[in-house]
Amino acid sequence: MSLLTHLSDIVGQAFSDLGLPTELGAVVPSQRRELAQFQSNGAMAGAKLEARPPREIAQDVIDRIATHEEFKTVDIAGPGFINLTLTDGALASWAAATAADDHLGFAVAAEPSTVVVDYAGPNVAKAMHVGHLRATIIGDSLARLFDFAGHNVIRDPHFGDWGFQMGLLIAAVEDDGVDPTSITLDDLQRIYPPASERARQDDAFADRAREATVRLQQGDPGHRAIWKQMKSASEVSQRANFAALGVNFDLWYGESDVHDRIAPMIEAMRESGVAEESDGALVVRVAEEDDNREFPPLILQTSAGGFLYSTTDLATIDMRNQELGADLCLYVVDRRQTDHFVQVFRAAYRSGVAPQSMVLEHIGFGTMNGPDGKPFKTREGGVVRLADVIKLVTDAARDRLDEAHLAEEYPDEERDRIAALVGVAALKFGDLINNRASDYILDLDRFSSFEGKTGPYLQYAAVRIKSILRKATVLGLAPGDIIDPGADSERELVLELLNFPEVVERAIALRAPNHIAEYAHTVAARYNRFYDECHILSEEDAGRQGSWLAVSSWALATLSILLDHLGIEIPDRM
RNA sequence: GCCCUCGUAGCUCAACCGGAUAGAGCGACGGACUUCUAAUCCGUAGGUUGGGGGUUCGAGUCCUCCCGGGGGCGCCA
Repeated sequence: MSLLTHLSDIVGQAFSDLGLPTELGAVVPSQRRELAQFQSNGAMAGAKLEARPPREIAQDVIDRIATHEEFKTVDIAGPGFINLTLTDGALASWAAATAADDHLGFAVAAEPSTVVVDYAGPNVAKAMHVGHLRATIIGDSLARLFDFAGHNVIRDPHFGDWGFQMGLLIAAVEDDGVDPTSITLDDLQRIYPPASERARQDDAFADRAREATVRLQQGDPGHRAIWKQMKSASEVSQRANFAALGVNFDLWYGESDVHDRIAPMIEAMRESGVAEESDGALVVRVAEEDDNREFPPLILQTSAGGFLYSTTDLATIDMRNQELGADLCLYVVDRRQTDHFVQVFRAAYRSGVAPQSMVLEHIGFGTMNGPDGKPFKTREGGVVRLADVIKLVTDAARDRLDEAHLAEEYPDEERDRIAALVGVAALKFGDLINNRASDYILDLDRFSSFEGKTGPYLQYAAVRIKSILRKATVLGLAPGDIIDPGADSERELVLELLNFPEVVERAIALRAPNHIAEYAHTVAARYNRFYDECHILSEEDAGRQGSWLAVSSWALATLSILLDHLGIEIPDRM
């Protein structure tokens, strides 16, 4: 059990005894640390329910809990805040219990759900660029969090390989004259943007692309051969990017993998009357009565006979339900596609493709903009390749190692590995620290600066702890029992570490990795202050030294889990 | 035009679904390395949370209007 749950139970019981809702007793870390360690705000809400003065209710609650031996002080403040401070002894025993738990106080799900995380969404037509960074690492982080919480997580990149863009590429490749059997990603990169632009202006070309899409989807051998070559050329590059980021998937499905489900699905939808003809296309109406605006129907099949990503998305839901038994699907996709997912989810429930019990959720995120506040572009107007950004941060990390003369005894190969870990940490943290839903400005300088609130700052704190624990072992010292905190910085560290369960819970509930990132930074900062104030290895009191080693080890365990949730690895030295 | 979203310190961003005196980092200024890694630590300055009105004991957070940015709106993804 977590400390905050325990405290909430105590205060909640008091509220309940007074005839008020137990939930009013929720205890949270104090916002005024100089006044108390914890607070409960339920008395004010209770006052509303009972038409009694809040301070009076707070006093009644306090009368019932004040004698509890774990509390050092319990008092009223302001309009009716209940402020709580624990004895150092209580803190020490909660610290010991939490540190010994392999989930550090977090309660793992009693009944695991099957959770599909759909993220990254690499596209055959394009190399991954900085814009794909968010989808990839936010999704990866959420997958890691749900996994930690005890769920059965299935990660699927949902490769974009079946829509109109494929027909567009095939048509453009024919025009370009490049040999389709040896086509490379660079060819695709060169061909796609102008083709996409041309389709907008040249109706005849657009029709040809639509035709190619249909032929591909209907199994034309020539088209399938070109498609296969394009797809594998593209996948080589995507896999390299994922490897560099340390991101792995459980499945490697694309839109095309559900093609065989489309025909029967559409047939069933026709029969049930959910699907209907409109302007020559087959659509599903998704408007609902209390909409405050018009929702266009979802298009199942175009008038030319082709299938769009709406169609494959629906068929994918069918697959995730039938084959994977998914209880929850998280779609980590750009916020601009909100309307699309509203359409798809409504159509899925309306048609019965998704049972009502299956939860479909769009985890939208904001756009990554350049310093001018507009979508990020290079000076030449092109996109920045993800691989280039990774190289940039890795090189910067390597430079930093050299100029600071760090890890000099390590072989060059090992130093390169450290640089890669540090660079990627800077990149991931720099992104995940931002609120998922808001747009943000991509600042390459921030990604390649390793001071302050950055990924490397967190790694550095962890590395310091590792170093101390290593040296302690050499000196024959070992972590001992955690005793009463001997210094303010230590008490603050312990209090912070005890917040772990609720932070993880919140991050999962809000699907918000930035809460993990923020908390990890706070923990690292608390440790660094403790490190500065309390010199562990030279401490003469053996009991205190053993306790400090134990707290350090707990802090390392906490940081390790948090960084793992962010997809950041900790080197042994940096 | 309709709908969504954002506007917080010089800059980049937080703020645990309504709680106390709005927090970090960068940048600026001033300190701390013969001691466990200075990619660190300590301190100072910096705010009418775009603006007005409202609900509430209490509003950055909820409602409303205005201003400004971004996004979406039938066969692209």
